[in-house]
Amino acid sequence: MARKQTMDHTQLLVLSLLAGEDMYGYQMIVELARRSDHTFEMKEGTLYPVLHGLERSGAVEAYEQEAPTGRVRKYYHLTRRGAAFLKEEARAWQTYSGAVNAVLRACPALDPA
Amino acid sequence: MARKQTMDHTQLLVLSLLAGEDMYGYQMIVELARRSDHTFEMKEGTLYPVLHGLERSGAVEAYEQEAPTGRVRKYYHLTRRGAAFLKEEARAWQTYSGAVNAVLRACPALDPA
DNA sequence: AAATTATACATAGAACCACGAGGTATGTCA
DNA sequence: TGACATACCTCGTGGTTCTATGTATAATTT
Repeated sequence: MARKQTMDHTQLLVLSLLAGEDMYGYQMIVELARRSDHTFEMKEGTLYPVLHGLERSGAVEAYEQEAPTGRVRKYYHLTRRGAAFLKEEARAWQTYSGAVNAVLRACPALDPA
Repeated sequence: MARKQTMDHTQLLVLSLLAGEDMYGYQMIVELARRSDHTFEMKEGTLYPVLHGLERSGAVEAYEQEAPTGRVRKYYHLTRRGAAFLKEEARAWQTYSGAVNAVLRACPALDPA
């Protein structure tokens, strides 16, 4: 009966992070954890394939930039195409979560929760 | 870029349907579609394996009952154990959807949506 | 100075989950 | 009698995320 918190809607979250500013992978993981109050602890094994996929589909563009520390980081930038995709995904999330909530509201056992 | 509406959180939805009354499989599909304004059109290939899993884990119990038409239907009943599981899942959904919304709120590009 | 931790990127394999496609069968209506 | 809605079920596939692992550098601790 153990509950495993799967991410899902990963693309939506990743794109929404990049809507504010360009970020590099590691930063996105830390930021996502912070903004979600540590509900989401995305793994590298999840993030990087997603980023590469978004890059292939033209939603993001990557460029390298040296950090003050001397390390080279790979930043990702949201393209116009990616911004449009983000809006789509956000709308889909509204629909999806709204539908779940509607079903739950029809369930008497959960009101006093 | 096509958006595929995956169900996910299927167990939660199935359990919440059974919290109100006993139902049989086909009925659950119809009810879920109705309550979600047709956002969720669960497939038999999704529902029946889930129901069998819930039965194995003791969250639901099945019994057969003849319909007025003469057909025998398989009804599912939520057990006490299943009700507890439902509460857990509902809380997990609150946490999850709350976290997604928190991340989206931090995203400037989506406010005028 | 050495060891550990945090930073930073990446991939391959395993596991899970929902779906599509298909199968079986009965009741109803034209 | 043919079509359609009802009603149940399973198998194989594909997509998605995780675990595990690998590489490498900077910062911190011992």
